[in-house]
Amino acid sequence: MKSEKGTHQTSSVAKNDGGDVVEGITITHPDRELYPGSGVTKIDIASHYGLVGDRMTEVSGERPVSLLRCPAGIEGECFFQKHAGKGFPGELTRIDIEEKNGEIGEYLYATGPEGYVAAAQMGTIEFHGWAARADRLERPDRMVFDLDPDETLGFAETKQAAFDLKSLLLDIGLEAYAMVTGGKGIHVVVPLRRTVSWETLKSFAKTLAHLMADREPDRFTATMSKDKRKGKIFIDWLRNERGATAILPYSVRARPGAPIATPVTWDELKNLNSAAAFGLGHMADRLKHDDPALAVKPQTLGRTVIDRLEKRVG
DNA sequence: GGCTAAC
DNA sequence: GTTAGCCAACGCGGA
DNA sequence: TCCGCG
Ligand SMILES: [Mn+2]
Ligand SMILES: [Mn+2]
Repeated sequence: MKSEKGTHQTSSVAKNDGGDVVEGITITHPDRELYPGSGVTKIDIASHYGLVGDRMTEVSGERPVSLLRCPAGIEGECFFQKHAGKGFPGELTRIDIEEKNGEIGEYLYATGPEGYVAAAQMGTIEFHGWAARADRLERPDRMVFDLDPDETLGFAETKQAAFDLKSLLLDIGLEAYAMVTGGKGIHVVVPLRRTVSWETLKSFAKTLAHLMADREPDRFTATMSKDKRKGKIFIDWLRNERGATAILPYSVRARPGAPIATPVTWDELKNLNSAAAFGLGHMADRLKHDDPALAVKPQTLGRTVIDRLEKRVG
């Protein structure tokens, strides 16, 4: 998306001495091209997060995040950051989290648009979130299956996998929504009531992924190793672990064209021909409609559902 | 992008 | 004054 | 136990 100054079809951009101001945050080097070729600039990214920030907050809530930062653009050095560290803007809230090794790490989460915009000023492009919210870190609130197609496969096969997974989930009593990730994959997500442990969630997701793979070993695999994935779709269930993250809805991706991870209705998905179908210019319109991610209510990963899965495993 | 430690 | 380094990390599963 | 992986 080209950024003719002042024509962003995004949130309002004001001016001050240091640069442009979005959501009260000064964006330095607003015209720096972060995406050489497609002409997407830093102010485009910051304005995007100003625009979708409320929706992100509605959909994801206050969830610890890892940031993918590319201060010099996507062709420069990019790095992940999950700890707060010095000099990180106060618009992002800090929370102490005990890590597996027993140490305490200071993590970050956004409480509103300013958080996302402030991170964008720091060169953040992508936001990856935990499967739990900050106020109850030991009770995950979603289950995600990350469908990763081998590069020989097309989007049609990935879509079919998403629909098949959706059916299996419905069959055991769970409703899911879909999100195209902006890369090649699709996330199939089940919002959860916060009743179960990480252990229960992980084992459920693992069992279900292996059930899919056992039923159709030519199409699916539930193991990560590269050479078992040839020509297949890897059903990545490992996102359902304490500390693991998945790309957040409405995060921009640090890939050519600045695609955006976008929740879609199952009906919409039928007619899509790419997981990178959405970009900065699509968001204003999408925000006018109900969010597909919010249309699915949190469900209980309880005995009924677990028993039904066990029964199908045999 | 911004902080810190080292020249 | 300038610069180079830092900025995630953990469990899976194959070998 | 080590390594590649996300
Ligand atoms: Mn993926
Ligand atoms: Mn994956």
